[in-house]
Amino acid sequence: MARTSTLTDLEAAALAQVAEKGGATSYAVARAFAQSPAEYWSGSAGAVYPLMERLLKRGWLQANAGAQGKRKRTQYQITDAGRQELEGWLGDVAGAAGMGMDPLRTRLAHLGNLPEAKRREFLNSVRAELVAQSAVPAWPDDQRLQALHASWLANRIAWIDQLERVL
Amino acid sequence: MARTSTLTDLEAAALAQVAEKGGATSYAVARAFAQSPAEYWSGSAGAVYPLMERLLKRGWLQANAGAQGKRKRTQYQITDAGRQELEGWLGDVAGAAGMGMDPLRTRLAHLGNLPEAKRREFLNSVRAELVAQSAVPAWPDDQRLQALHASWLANRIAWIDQLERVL
DNA sequence: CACCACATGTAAATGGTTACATGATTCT
DNA sequence: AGAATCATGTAACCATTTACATGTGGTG
Repeated sequence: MARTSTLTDLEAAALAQVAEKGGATSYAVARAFAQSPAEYWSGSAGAVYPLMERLLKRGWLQANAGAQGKRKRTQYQITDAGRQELEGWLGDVAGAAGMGMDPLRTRLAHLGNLPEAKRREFLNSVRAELVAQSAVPAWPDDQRLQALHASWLANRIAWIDQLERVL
Repeated sequence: MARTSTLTDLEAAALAQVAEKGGATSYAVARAFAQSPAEYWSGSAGAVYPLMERLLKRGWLQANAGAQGKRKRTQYQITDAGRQELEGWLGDVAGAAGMGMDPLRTRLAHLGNLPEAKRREFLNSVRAELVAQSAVPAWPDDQRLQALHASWLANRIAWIDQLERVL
């Protein structure tokens, strides 16, 4: 029942955005990525515009080509097939339980290459940076995402505090 | 003082491997990635062989071309410049405090697209999968990495347990 | 009108991926 | 000797990236 998804995570996130807003343009989707505190995706036009076309061609989005004005202005909406695909991706437990790409964890795995003093300093600095991030609401306009992000940060800080024993 | 690194995370991890083992072939580095439980990098030859060449050309690795037998068999070692570069990457606090790419977090952000019942089921399944992973030592041969990985898993499970309040 | 922010793309480069080819070594 | 496995690559493809080009609508 693995139902391994045919969507990249960026595609899935874009699809989810369209679903949640009940329709969006490529620009709106790109802007949302660009403004998110997650630095992993740039939210560049070069990524998003072709991506939306792909989703359209695969039948997961439909285009209400609202040619308002003279320039093309494509409003996308999710289709039933798209919703199904999205649910498949959301429910992909194996994918969700994967390790992903964690810049802190990757560094911790190789921290032995740093002298003891620098190791401590590094951990202290990262911890301080995370605390600083906690002080600034990342999504002032979305309470759920804000709460999720806050809990992620808090958990990360807790991890660092526990690490002393491991290192 | 940001010292933003010129290394990709894969390059840095490869460099660190060479440093820790006191020298390695491209094959050894690739195999290490392939065997790691982190699924994010495939550890494919197509990634690693060219990568090692890049690091060599930039002066961060040196090649002891032990032409043993008839086929090329290149043993790489880290240079002083490479060590410095690696330390720069390791100490990059801004990078380490970033969000990276977390397949669970990405899904949680869009879990509203799933009906309530499926949401619970999803969380339960992911939690169970993480618990299952905890039972199998991921690095039987490296106690430090094993401990780090175990603490990562434990922390992740704790996060899921706390999420009930957020969702 | 001039300018600037908003919006819609395209082009070239990058750093990965999978799949393939093939040489060398070890096992039966 | 033949087969399996270890090892070293290369080729084609892919989803991104950065940088650029350009149209459009509102504001001084």
